Amino acid sequence: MVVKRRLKCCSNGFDFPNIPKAPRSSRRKVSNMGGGEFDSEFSGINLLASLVGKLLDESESSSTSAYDLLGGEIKQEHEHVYDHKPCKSDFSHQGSPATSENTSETCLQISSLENDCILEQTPVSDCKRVCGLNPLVGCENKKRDCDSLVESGGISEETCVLNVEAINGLEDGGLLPESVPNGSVKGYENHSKLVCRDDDENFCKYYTLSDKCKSYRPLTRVGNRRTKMTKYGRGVPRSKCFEDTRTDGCLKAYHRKRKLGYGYNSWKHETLHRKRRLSDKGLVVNSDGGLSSESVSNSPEKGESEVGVFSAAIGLHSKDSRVKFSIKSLRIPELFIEVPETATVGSLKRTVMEAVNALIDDGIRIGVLFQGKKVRDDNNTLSQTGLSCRENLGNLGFTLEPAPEKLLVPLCSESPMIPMPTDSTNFSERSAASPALDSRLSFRLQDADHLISSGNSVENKQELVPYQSDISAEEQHSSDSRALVPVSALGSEALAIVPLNEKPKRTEASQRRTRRPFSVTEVEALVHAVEELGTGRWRDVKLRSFEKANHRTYVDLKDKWKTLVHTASISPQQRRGEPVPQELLDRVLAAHRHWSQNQLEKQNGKHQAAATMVV
DNA sequence: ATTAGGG
DNA sequence: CCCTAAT
Repeated sequence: MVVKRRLKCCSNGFDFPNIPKAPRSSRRKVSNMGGGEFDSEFSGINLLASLVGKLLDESESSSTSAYDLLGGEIKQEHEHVYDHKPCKSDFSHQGSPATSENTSETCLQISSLENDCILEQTPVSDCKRVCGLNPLVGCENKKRDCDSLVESGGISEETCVLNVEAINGLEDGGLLPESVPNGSVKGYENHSKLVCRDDDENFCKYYTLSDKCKSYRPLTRVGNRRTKMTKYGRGVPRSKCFEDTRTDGCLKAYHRKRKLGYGYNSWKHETLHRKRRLSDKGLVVNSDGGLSSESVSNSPEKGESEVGVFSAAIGLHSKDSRVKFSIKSLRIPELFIEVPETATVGSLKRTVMEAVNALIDDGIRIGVLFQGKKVRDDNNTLSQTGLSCRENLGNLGFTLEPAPEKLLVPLCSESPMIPMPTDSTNFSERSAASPALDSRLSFRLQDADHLISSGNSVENKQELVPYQSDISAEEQHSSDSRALVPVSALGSEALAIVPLNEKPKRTEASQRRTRRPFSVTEVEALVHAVEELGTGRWRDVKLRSFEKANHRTYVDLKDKWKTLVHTASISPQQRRGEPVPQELLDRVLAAHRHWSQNQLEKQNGKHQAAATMVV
């Protein structure tokens, strides 16, 4: 699959080895966007410059500057413009000790990826599909993907540009993670941060890698889940839950990350942190109760919301004439990235890569705008849509949009209460943060749907609806039901169109459970039970020793035993978390030996019995 | 619904 | 802790 291949290519530290940089003109173009208003001291520039300087210091031999690395222009934004930006938390206003050099972070806003890609297609839907992911992920394979579409000589140079905007910096105390309780920031040094937000800004998702896992969900959901647990069982099977592409995407990104080698039980390092926007003022409540301020204001972006610089060559009048598109740039949903000053170039690369990957995994789709209106019917041909002559093509635009979430907004938009820890363990989990990992990522989607291409308003009889930045119920319905159209109704041509949302992904409601480490007491009980019952009767173990512990399923117990056995067999130095008394571990090993021996004998017995039967 | 094992 | 396959 295309995406996979790309990710693989890029997995080595976001290397785009063969990507020619964009021509200066191209880079500058974006940088000039609104840049003229800011003519004072460019603190943001300075910040980034210092970052670049440090980065270069770290790798003197490298001839690559961060500038080249990002292939983009640094856009200075006056401080007040982003005074309300989500990158900055309230903590910085509260005079928290965030001014330490170590905690200063650079927040980069990546607002667009540029590329040149010529498409030559006919049906609107095909066009969408081809554009799909290519502009997002590097360009080393873009040519391959577009080759069949590229007009000979149509493109002289391949480009891939990240336009980077320096948003905020040290000057006011650095940027703090939103979720740091008590203003403590020590554990967050040298971390990258990435926040992702839905286009409707209802949610912020905040992904970190640490030893904690928190997911915020309305209590009603928790209740539901609980009530659906059977006496010994686990929750509702995932497959029965609502699906959330975005979450899944982010999780996937982490799976990749984890595979880089965090060792045994690496899931322990995963944290998924979800924040809920509380008001239009941008208050965000973290699951630990912390507040941070975010802004909903996107005024700066609104003005320059042109999606795709777009040029089109005509097709003609005959039936099979081709329509050629050259997409100069596709604006991606904003990416906000924070990295510490001391970040290496490599980590910066990886951070951006993670952001882009997460963006893709979340499910991105392409929207087509024609004369400022969203073209909703994917099955119409271009000519049917009125896109067959030069003038009209000039009014065509593409948008990158987050994949629509299904059915979960109503579930979570009610009950804007401040989440309370479900038990005391949560706090201790949090405070026991292990800063083991050096990279925290998240990204935010913002206003992905607000991009409109300009054009004169020509009336069109085709199925165009006013373009709104909301994902209406109608659209959801239509897109969902479209997936249900019987094959026979689609026709052979349509069959070639791969639905973008073919594989349903994980949902909001099916968030990973919060981690609840076993106490020594619990371990004791578990060991005792296993000693008596053996390792193959987890239901009985649950019944015997964890009857009232509703949050411990027999699977949990089995898993815990697994880790106990592992823990017992490694050196004490390698153990983590609350230490388990050696005495218990010894019993674990003993019981493990005993019961596995037992199992062997059983099997042997069976085999022997079978053998004798045969004989 | 449980169990077993990989991720 | 999650996911799945196999009972």
